[in-house]
Amino acid sequence: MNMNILIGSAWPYANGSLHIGHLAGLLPADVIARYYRAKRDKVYFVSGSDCHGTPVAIRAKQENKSPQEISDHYHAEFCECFNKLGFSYDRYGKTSSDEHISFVQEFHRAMYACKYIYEKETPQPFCEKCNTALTDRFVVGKCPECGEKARGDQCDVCGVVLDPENLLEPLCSVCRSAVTFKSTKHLFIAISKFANELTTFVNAHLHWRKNAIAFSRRYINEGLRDRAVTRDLDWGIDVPKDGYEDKKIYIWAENVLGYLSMSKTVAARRGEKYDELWGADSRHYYVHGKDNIPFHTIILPSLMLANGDKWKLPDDIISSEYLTLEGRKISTSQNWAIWVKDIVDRYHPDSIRYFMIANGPEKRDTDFSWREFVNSHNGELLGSYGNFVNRTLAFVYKYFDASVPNGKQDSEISEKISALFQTVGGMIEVGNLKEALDTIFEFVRFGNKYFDTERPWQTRNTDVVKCADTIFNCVQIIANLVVLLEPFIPFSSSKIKNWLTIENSWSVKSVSAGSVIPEPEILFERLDKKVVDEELERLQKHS
RNA sequence: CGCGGGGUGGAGCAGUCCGGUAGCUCGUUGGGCUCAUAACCCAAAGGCCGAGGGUUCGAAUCCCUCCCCCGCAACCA
Repeated sequence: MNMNILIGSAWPYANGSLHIGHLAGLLPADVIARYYRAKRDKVYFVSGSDCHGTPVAIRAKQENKSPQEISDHYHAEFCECFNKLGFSYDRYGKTSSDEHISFVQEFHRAMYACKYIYEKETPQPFCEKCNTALTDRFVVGKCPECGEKARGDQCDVCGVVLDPENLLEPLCSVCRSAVTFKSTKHLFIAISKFANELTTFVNAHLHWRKNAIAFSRRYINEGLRDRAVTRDLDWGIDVPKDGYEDKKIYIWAENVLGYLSMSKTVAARRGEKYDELWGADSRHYYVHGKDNIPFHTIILPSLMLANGDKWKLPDDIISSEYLTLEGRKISTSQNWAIWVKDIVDRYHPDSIRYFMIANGPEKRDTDFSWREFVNSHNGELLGSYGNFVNRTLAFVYKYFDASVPNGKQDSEISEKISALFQTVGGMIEVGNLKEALDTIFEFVRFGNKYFDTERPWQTRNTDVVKCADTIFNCVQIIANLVVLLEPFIPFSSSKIKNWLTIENSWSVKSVSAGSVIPEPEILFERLDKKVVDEELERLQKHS
């Protein structure tokens, strides 16, 4: 049965480099995508760079460049990082591209006709000095309720939800000069009218991670306000409506539509019917960090509901907790961060992927420490897995003339293998990647144990038939491990797949006796423990 | 009473929703092996699962109270 699988990972914001925190939230998407492809489902794994919005415009002004230049620069950097890490996007685009813009405009045009979109005059905060309209969060002042410092959207001290015009002494958060207000009209989406639909929607998906349910419920209970879908900005997508020529579509009302626009591109390229992706035989995953939850469980569904009935609301929300770095919160301004572009060239991409999943912030915050990273690489990836592959294949190469010996398949091992495809697959489907990886590595350890117990280096001289059986079974174990591990560590898997000529489909594999293998090479180089100190020093120096 | 996350052997984590002998990796100690990248295998030590109370035949897990840690201006998943 071929399912249509949509996997959308969050769109990184194109005003700064990616760090390991971003990676922790996005990597699960690639694992899931690779798994479903191996299962032979139709996978639409899409994402892109989020290019519009005020922060990009501000940064552009600071650097004396155009917003387009800034966002294109980071877009290119993101593409390179994802590429080097093996992200298998079927389409990774950007919100400033024609394919996205025309899709969004068409989507909005249809949406404006519905009863949930209305026009309203509101006071628009404006900074004369910066000569720009300010979005709510860029206005700071005193809270009218408690008198403490507050932003234009909310007071963090007393928690009251605000509009910028309520603030006392409103200032521009960029230049700290006084804010003026101009009356302006905007299109609003009546999210408050979707309270029932959204509540039902969340309640129908209690399998989501508990942070997704908690954030969504809180948002529904407290923050379900109508939101403007247009803004007084220069940088963004033109509003497809007369009288809105000087305005742009607000960023959150278009970037989440990127999943739709990019998957449409993919469908067109493949000659598939786009509507089938949104039909019954489909499953849709949205993968991101916990701060992105409301955008995917509230905003995106609201836009879909307002647009019409052809869309399917999200099925699975794979929302990560946060990653700390050496025990401290990651901070880009203090440069307490590990930048993806820096590590992709220093370490094996599989090491990074392995560690980010094995130690990923799946259900709670976890810590990235260089000590643990080196440990995980040397101990688990290299010591357990790499070594098992190497000792087996080297044995074949040396003592069986590079040809897989004929042997009897051990029934216990066969059973373990077929069970693994079932259980690991099930775990990946529900987003329990840590558990899945752990389960596979349990089998890796079993392999080493089996090798040791059978002592082929001795039976080679005493009982050649038994020796051949052992090695034959070890090769079968490897062949299946390679497929099971491919979603997680695709680079090394692909190497071994070539040595043993294995097809990458999610089913039990066997390598026939007599298959000739090339001289096996080392999969993972050992990392010197001193890199821990080097990396820590690098981190301290720059922060 | 601001919000949220967390406190499990030396370190990093799982288990907590759906109570039933406390689990994994690393580290430590002792042993084995020598095919393999000083890799691998076996064994042992090490925990009153933050504290107190409650429910229960039985609680890391459910309920109540308390303590401590982390994040919550902005950048930021």
